[in-house]
Amino acid sequence: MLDDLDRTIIGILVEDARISLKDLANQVGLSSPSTAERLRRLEERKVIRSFTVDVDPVALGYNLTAVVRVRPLPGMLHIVEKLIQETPEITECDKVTGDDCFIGKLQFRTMEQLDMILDRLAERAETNTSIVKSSPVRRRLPPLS
Amino acid sequence: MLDDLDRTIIGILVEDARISLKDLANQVGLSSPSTAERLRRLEERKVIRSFTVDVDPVALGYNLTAVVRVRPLPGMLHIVEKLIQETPEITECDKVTGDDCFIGKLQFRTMEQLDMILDRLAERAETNTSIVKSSPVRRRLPPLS
DNA sequence: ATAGTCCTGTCCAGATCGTCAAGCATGGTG
DNA sequence: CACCATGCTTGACGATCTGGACAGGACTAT
Repeated sequence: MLDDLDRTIIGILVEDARISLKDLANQVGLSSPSTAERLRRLEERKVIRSFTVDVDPVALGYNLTAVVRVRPLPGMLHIVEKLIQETPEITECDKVTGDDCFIGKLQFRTMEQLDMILDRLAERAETNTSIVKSSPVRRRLPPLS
Repeated sequence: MLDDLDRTIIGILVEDARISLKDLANQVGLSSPSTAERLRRLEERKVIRSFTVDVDPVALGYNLTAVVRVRPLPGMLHIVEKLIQETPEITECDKVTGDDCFIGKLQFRTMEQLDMILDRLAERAETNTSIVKSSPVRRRLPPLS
């Protein structure tokens, strides 16, 4: 399904998605056309979902991050899910097993803003909020093996 | 600090980091050299931390994801932090305020593997694990305004 | 065995792109 | 008013990408 060359390509692109095809080809030991073809197929197969940039939220003015656990009140699950999706400051959210139904990450600028966002949720769910103090593990890939 | 053109550039690159400089320049309404210069400075200022790819973990064989909350036993905080960093299946982890000290995301293939990883942590911390069922909000940027 | 086919690779050439230098417009400042 | 700094454009050249033609190896059916 995914051979060593594909894994090498992915490994390189995770570090630098804007590398030229030529340099990428040199590093994997193929010609550029074949590398281009592999790239095309990795995209086609949705192994690579997208090429993107990692932007520092602080540079956008979001100095604070919180992890919010959300447990909708009875009957409120779908409304709460929609509410979460429509809150743009929630930059990722998973639906999980266990007491909490959703766990999401929230980017914000001030405590007032956090308060406002949580207030909107509080009408329809119990929430539990933890402020992020640091990130011992910054987003990375699991082993490619 | 960051003007409209910069935000436009970021917005476009988040969607497609491999867009050619020329196309990017056309979309923002500048010449390629000025666009290249802005790009260079966005990187230099670390607004853009890196260009990367979004890889589907399932394509790498990681069919399952869990969110793990970790509360180290007394005196174990630093050891636990190190242990988390050295567990490659933990693909992100934040240190947070509140009862839990760490909240991390774990990619794994089988329940046996999950069990093994959690067992290692369990010697030094209480853990609380939620399996991810779906992701109502896939990683996105907060508003650029 | 061998012929056919598919897959994945290479090489080459025309088309496209990135980068550099030079020069112009704008706005702030002595 | 002159000067400088900043940020833009243009044009040219070298580098890169892309599509087509072709080669070799693995698999299959005759």
